[in-house]
Amino acid sequence: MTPAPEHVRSDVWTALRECRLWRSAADAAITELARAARIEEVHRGARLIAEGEPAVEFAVVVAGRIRVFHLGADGKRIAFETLDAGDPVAVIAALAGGRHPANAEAVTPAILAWLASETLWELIAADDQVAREVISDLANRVVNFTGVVHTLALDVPSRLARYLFQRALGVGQPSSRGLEIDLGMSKTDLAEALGTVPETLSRAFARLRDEQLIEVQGGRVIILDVRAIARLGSGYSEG
Amino acid sequence: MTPAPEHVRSDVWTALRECRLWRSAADAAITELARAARIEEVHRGARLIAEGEPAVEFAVVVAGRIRVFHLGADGKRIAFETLDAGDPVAVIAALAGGRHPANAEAVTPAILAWLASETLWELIAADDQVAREVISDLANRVVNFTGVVHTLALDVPSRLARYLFQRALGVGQPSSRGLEIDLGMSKTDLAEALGTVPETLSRAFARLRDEQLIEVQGGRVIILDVRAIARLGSGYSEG
DNA sequence: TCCCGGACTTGACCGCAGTCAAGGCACGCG
DNA sequence: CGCGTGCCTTGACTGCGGTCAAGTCCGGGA
Repeated sequence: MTPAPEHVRSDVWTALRECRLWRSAADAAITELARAARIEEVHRGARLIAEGEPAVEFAVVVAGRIRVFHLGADGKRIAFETLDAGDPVAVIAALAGGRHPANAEAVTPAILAWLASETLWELIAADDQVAREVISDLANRVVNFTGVVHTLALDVPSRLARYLFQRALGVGQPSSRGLEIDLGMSKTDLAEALGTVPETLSRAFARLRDEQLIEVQGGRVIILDVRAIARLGSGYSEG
Repeated sequence: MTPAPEHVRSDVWTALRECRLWRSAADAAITELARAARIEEVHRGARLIAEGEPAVEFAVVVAGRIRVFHLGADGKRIAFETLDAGDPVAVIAALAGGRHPANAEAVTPAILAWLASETLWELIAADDQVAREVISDLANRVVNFTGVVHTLALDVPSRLARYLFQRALGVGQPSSRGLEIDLGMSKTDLAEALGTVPETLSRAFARLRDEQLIEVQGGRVIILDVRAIARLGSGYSEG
């Protein structure tokens, strides 16, 4: 990749360059974005976006990890997505033109590059290819949401199986007993990501273990019966 | 509105003209679409799209009503949306380029105008304003999906209250006792739309009635306490 | 007028999962 | 070495909601 020009922060430039919304944009346009961006550094736990606020800006994650979630009336959380460097934040509200539909907070110390919503529309208008990338991204988000809805309709062991299977597709390592994976987060965090609580997740692990489908050793899981896990995670038959 | 040219079906032309994805397209472009479209007439109950099929076409509803839903492993349905004349069908898969993420079936006899997925991309490339409309539509779909996820996290009486409130915003008529609305579908259908079954919906109606929040007379409901219904439907403070 | 079928309601039952409470286990610090 | 603090697990309880079964109401047809 082209290095950042000297007069902009290189971490900001790199994150913007990697953002999937405008892969096809020229380096000069990225530099312009980097110059226009308002850089914000936040501590762990900072609330970046509150549901219902009018959306006038969106951001790109420069460093750290952001979690996007919905807050139920009783304070219960529903996790939507986890964002890392290069991922766009709050772009939906920017494009839909209304209020933020969800909350975002930093789960690690983080740096964000904020841009005016209108900036994104200008990029789209200026470059057909960017329009295409934005449309693809949005369409894929909708597809992912249908998956989220699907998942929420399953019971917890099935949701867990689904997670294990999809994670195995990514980081699965064949081992002597089966396919070995690392959970990638604490079980408490996984419980939240699956829309449940640690106690129930623990029982779900126990049940899959009792049925000889998996073995659990701390944060590592060996999938003994991949077919059964895939089936439990509800007919995920695609590649 | 400009009438349809004589050499294309006027119902098809009208439905295409009203499609929200390309409001700004020229009449000539609509005529071209109408000519290119493959017209399909289906009976009530026909399955139009099956989840997992490769997406090579999308459609616009010319007449009738289409229901889009997800099918759980056990055959349980999750309703996503209901489409009428002028609404686009399966546009997500066309733009995401993969397989259909949901099923669609006709709930009444229906007529559809099918177009190649590539046709939509051509329209987008040819007209910046169309790109803008498509992006807005997609962004709003994502926002709506966050609402669906939110709703599924509520208990059934709250989901019902949410539906009643939103419907009241649309077709509510002030009456002597309160705001009167027509459910717009059978209670069995409403149960499915709310992700539950008739028995549970019936109990939810009974509970709201017992709490003096509504009165029910067949397919008509009088909302006695709009504030309470709005609050139950979970702090819907907008518009 | 009688009968039938479909929509809706009500009651009884039960399983899943969230909550509360009580432990077990590992790690780090004094 | 002992203790505290998270993280995880297990048990007991409860409430929501889906299922099964029965019963009511209403409109259409013979």
